Amino acid sequence: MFKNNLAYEASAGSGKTFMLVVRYLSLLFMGAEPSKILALTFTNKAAREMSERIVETLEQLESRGELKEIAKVCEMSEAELLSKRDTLLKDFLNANTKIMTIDSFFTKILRKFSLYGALMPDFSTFNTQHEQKLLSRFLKEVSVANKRDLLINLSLESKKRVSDIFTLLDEFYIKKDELADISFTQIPTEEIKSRAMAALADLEAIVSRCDGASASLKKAVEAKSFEELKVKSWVVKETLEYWVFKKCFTQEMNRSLHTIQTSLSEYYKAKEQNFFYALNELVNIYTKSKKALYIENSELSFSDVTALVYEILHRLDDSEFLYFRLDAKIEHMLLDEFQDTSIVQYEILKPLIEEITSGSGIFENGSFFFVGDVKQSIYRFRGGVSALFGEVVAQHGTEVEKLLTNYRSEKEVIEFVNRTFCEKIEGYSKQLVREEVNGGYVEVVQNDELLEETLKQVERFINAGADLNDIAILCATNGDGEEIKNTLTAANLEVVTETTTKLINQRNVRALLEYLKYLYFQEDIYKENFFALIEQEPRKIYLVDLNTKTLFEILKSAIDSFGLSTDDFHLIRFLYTVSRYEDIEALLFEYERIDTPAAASDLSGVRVLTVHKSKGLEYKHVIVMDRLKKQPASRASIIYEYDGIKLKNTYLRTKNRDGLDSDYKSALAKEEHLVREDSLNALYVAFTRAKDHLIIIKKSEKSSFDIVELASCSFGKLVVQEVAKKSIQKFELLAFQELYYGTQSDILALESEKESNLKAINFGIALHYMLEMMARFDTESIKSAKSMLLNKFGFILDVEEIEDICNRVSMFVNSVEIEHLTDGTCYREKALRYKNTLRYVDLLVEKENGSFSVIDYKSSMAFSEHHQKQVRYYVKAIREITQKEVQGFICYLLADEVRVVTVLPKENQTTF
DNA sequence: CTGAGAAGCGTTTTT
DNA sequence: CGCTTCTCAG
Repeated sequence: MFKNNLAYEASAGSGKTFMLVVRYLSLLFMGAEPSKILALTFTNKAAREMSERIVETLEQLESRGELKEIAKVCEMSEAELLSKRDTLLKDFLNANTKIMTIDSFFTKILRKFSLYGALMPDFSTFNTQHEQKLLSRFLKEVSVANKRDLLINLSLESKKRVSDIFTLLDEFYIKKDELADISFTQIPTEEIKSRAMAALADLEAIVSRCDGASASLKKAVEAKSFEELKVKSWVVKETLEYWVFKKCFTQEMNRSLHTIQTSLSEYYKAKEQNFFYALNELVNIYTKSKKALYIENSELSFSDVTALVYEILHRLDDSEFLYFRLDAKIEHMLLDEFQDTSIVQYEILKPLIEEITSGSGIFENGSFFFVGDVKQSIYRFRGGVSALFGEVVAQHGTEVEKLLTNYRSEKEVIEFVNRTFCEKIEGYSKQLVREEVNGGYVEVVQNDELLEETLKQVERFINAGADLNDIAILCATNGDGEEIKNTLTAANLEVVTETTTKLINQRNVRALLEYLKYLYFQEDIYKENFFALIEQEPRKIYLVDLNTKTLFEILKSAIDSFGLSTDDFHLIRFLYTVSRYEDIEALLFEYERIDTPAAASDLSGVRVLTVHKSKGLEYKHVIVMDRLKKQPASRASIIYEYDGIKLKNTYLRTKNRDGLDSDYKSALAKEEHLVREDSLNALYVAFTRAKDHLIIIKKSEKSSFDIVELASCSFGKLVVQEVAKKSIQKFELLAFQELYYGTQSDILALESEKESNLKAINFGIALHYMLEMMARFDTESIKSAKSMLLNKFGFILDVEEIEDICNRVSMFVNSVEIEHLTDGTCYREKALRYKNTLRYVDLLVEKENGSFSVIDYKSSMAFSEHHQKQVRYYVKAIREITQKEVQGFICYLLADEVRVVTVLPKENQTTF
């Protein structure tokens, strides 16, 4: 039976995606229009997977498990469903579907309403705003508003740098609406301080009267200022009848102590209020500067988008108008990973949900559905509040069903997870093992040489016959991921890193940036940084004329003269990245924002990723590695105290304050409980990624597994089932789909990383670049394209390689076959939007008869099977979009010939 | 053996 | 900047 208002509490591996697809398809089968179904996920990957899985399920409906389930939900016969299938599939593919991430949905709304926000609709989104510009803008606005003293005091009093205050301002900016009900008042501190100092004087007097007072005691009660007093260790003790005080102890001493404690408590409260008061005042200016800046640059961060959408929707009380602008009224809502939704995000969706759920009966007013698992909520730092799930269920009277059967893992893994977490996670329901599984293997290994042990375990899997692509190593941080990658690479193992370490954080790249800073600012500190980073003795650096040389030349010669490795992948990628910058200033003031990843997805190898990244994924063999470094202390300076999803109060984190202020103490305890819950959830996510085998590598001290009290143990047997290695190709395709932004040459730069030969990579990129730059495919265009090629790649490539490229291009334009092929309207580097992904087609030709040809250039015959798949995908996409005849070709521009291969459709091709 | 204060070390997770 | 380790007094 179909339920209008339903939520699934879906533990890991319990078939969440399956249920989402069933729900979505059931809606379609019951007559809902695809454009009126809003399905929101958290990652682009999840959104893509969902659309793809819907198509795949429809296509293979007769043999899919979903069929039975849909029949049950819709109360229709399987035959009836199958008869409707073709029409539904066609409608779905042609519809303006709304399966996307919550952030893209908000961005979409904002684009429609951009003029309300004084924005141009073509604004772009970034994860970081331009900090330098924002800072200077903010400072200017602060002084215009005559609030400089406020800022300076805030900074001085809290002993925080302006940049830290910036972070806090941003927090308040994001939570602006939640904070609306909380007021802050300024409280003077002078009187409080002098009261404390007076009590200290009493104490000093008592001590001076005591004969047996030790030097330590005298020193202990000596404080010239309140600042010195408040850092004394004894001020938080319950009584002074201890340590060196004991000798001279009287009850009178404790009376002074308590006076000091009360004053201190009041003092911290006052400081906190003053801090928040000032922050609150400044946040308005901050918001104003941000707005001015994003209007100017047409560039918004994700949080700007969310904040602005919230603001606009609340200014707008005509919901009809909203739907009008959204192209269609949303009648059905499906939310994935609901536990990660932030309060503001929910507040934006809330009116829509209310509208949908206010009616009754099937489809009268639409339907509401969400899935989530509080145990997997690990995004508190991003604004996620785990109480939201329960709260929403209560607010909208949603019926909750628990999905308890685990369809992912083997018996031993499920049972291990149940045993580990049932006592630890509140309200944990044990996952059920499905009947047909009874294998699996779990081991907890204790070894302080984490990297060595991890390598050993990877080798163990390989020796047992495991496919490299089925092994995943989960780690805590991106940095740990880099380390393990290096260890495995050094042991000649192929590694696919899915970490998000930025290129500019790589050691050698940092070094070069310091070098450039030295050249530009000529401050010795940069020189020293540079030599420290490259681990060489500091020596003289000869200055370079920054006006006559390009950035590329400067860096290239630095790499040579300081003997930095010329085949360091990061350096090459950096050189390629900097070539976009016009001059050194442009780079030095912008480089923080370069978010080129240090390493991109490779195609085959052991997967290395953070636990956070692994969410929603599964692997046959999982190794969870302890953190290499110690856990960083939680240092968020503002504690937000929630009651359910309502922000009740805010506190300023202050050392020792918990001993003096009970409200603060309970807020802090709550916060610590949530932090603990978060790390527990992270472990739950990590352990439940495993299908067959789970190996946990633990260090003996300060292990992140300590909260679940793991000891060395092993359960079950490690048995790797031999499977045909067909999975590799699927990974290749998926990996390729991820590369959807930037120019064609950027994509190639990423794609080609599987080729170990860097020369070949650069060669391929350069060849593509030249073809992109050809105005027309004739001999005349070669000349100008060549000069553009030289401009951009002259430094990387040899003279012979340049000649080789020109020769290949010349053969290409002179080929009769190509002339035929390109006869028609040519679209170069055509962006192709298909199922929420954007890719670039090298060359798309529209023939006179209205049909299309897709042409992809390649410089070598290697990986040709992969190329075929890729082009086949383009063909399929363009065919669906245009509804026209489409043919695919791969054009191999080889050294001695141009070879055109027609790409034929393949039988039983899997959709993805 | 205990506690205070100085000195030293390392510093996430992401749409 | 805040926690951990070290050092010294008692």
